[in-house]
Amino acid sequence: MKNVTLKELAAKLGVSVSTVSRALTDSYEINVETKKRVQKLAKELNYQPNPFAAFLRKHVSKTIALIIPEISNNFFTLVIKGVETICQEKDYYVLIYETHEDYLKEVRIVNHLIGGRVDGFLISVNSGSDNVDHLKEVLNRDVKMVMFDRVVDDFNVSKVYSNDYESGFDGMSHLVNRGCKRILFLRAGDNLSTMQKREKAYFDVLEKHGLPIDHSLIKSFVPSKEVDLDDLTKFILDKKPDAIFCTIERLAIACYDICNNLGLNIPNDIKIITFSCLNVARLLNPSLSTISQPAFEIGKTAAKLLIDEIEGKKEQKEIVEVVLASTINKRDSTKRHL
Amino acid sequence: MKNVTLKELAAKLGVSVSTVSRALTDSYEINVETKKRVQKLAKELNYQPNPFAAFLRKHVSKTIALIIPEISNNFFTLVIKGVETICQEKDYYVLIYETHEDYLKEVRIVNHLIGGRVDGFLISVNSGSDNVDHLKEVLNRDVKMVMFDRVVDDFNVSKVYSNDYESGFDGMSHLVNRGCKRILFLRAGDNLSTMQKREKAYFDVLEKHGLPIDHSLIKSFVPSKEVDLDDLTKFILDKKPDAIFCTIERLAIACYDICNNLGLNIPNDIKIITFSCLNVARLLNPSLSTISQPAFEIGKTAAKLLIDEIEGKKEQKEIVEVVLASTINKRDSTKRHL
DNA sequence: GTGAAAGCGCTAACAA
DNA sequence: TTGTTAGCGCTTTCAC
Repeated sequence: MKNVTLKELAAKLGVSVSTVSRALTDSYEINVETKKRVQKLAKELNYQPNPFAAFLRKHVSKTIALIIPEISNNFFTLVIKGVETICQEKDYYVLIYETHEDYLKEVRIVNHLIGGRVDGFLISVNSGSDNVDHLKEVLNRDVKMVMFDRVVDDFNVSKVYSNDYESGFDGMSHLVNRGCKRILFLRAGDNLSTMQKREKAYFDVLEKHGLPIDHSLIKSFVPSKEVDLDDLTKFILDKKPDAIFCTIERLAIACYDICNNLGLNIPNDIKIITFSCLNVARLLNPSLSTISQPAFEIGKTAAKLLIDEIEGKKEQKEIVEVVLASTINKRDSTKRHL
Repeated sequence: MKNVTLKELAAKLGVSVSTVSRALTDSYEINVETKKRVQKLAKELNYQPNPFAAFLRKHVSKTIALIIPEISNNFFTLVIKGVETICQEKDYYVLIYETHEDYLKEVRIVNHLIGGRVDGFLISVNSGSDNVDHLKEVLNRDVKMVMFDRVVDDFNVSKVYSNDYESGFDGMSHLVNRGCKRILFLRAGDNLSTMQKREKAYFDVLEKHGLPIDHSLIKSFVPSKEVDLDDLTKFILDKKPDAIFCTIERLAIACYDICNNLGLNIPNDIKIITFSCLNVARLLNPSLSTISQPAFEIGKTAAKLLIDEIEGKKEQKEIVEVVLASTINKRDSTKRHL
């Protein structure tokens, strides 16, 4: 069976297509009786308007896209939840696109979207490249954009992110206050705005406490890629740190596995803290100290900003930057002595 | 700036719209020179075809939907990954919809989809209701459907799921072999196909080993809803089990928290095993024994089946049921004595 | 209060 | 090889 169309409804009812259309949008100019008849039949046949046709006329799809590096990541999972919460309220549909940290994939997705598939999109940029020409192109089009978490500086759009510098500073200070002096800094995605702030915090805390700054204690990883355990094991054995500051959860997990393999006790031999939204962090062995970003709130806020912009008047286009605070959870992995 | 259209390209080049259209689809009947000119300008202006308009003509959107109960669940996260892997290959777009276990939401989503937004969809049904009229309706439409994991019996569509009975049986046998006699069974979503199989396995193992069957040791929960810790704590204190068989990860997490609160040692006082795709299960305190469903494979297989059906001839519509095996990971939470 | 008709951007059958 | 035209399903202006 073909899907039911307005035309079919009209034929069956002996009225015109436009009457049916108006009746279904509950237009005031339609006779109550007609309206009832139309709505009754529409319900019976389970008429569903074709969103493509509607879009073509109205140029409004009531759909937004969410572009993220990867979905299997607690942070982004929570962001999605936040976005969906708002979109449910406002009656928008959400399309989720994954870039897998691939610059070219991001370009393709963004280009596809400016074709007019969505009214706007939220993006957390990939770590594959600094090139943002594809995003600049968006500014010229009818598609709205809001950036979150991994944002691009000097870009004239609204942004939502967390206080990476401050929370990184707190996390590092916590380690130093616990007596750590030789702290590894494991980065992921060197060119990301978030990463650079976390790194600055690392150096600033060391400096503030008069601790030696050793650039060889820093190691870079590719986000959303499997961690090379052998390589990291060698690095740890070589550097003999008393603590590790991880910028993403995956690195902390790898460190746990490695410490288990090496028979290193956390926190006695080595302390670990990480940026992470892992909800079972408290149940790990030992419980993991985390800096948790307000992912759910970030999603909600970004979605709100985007929808406001989509529905708002163009002239009042107002660029906003919202910074939300992370929470630091001090647990056993950074205890003084267990 | 408005988005670039075929018409604009045609005007700029002094050719007709259809020529441009054909040149861009690389039609053989277009002069090579013209083709080059068109493609050059299209690239310069970053022309992106409007997918809505294309769909309206072709009735093919190269898009499928994925309907799941919730996204923040490791199982579904992996399913998504599998689906995306296939869709990337075959050049399909994926739309993700969450039902949050809400029957009405599922009805709304399905109805929306049969309007023609997608070529087909994958669904893991919600636990809110046994009513499947909205799904029956799909069979009459031009939209294809494949069910996965939580499937509906006696429904004439392809299905992909895991061997819940067998793996449940193995999990339960493992507990019994470890000497457990008083085993709680924590269910989630009573009317789900998966749950019923897991429950049958529970009873069959008890029976096989001549252990007493006590229906009061079974407790139901609502999936994807916060677990009521007080309630579950009372239940555990009341029943004094020597093991808990959890049908979903969330319940196992709750049990860990409760045991910690009560000072019960896992596995000495109480053993725990659960269905779960949690990737840090091995790092928990104690490491958690799991039955892991092949989520990634399920997603891949389901997506393949769906796309085959979409692209295949109608006459050969072939209904398939694929059953994939789960893996059992025996860890410290079910050790004989730690 | 209702209908006729135009047009959104694209594809494809038919003409030239 | 290229142009003309109709039409996908819907909304909306204009006419009655």
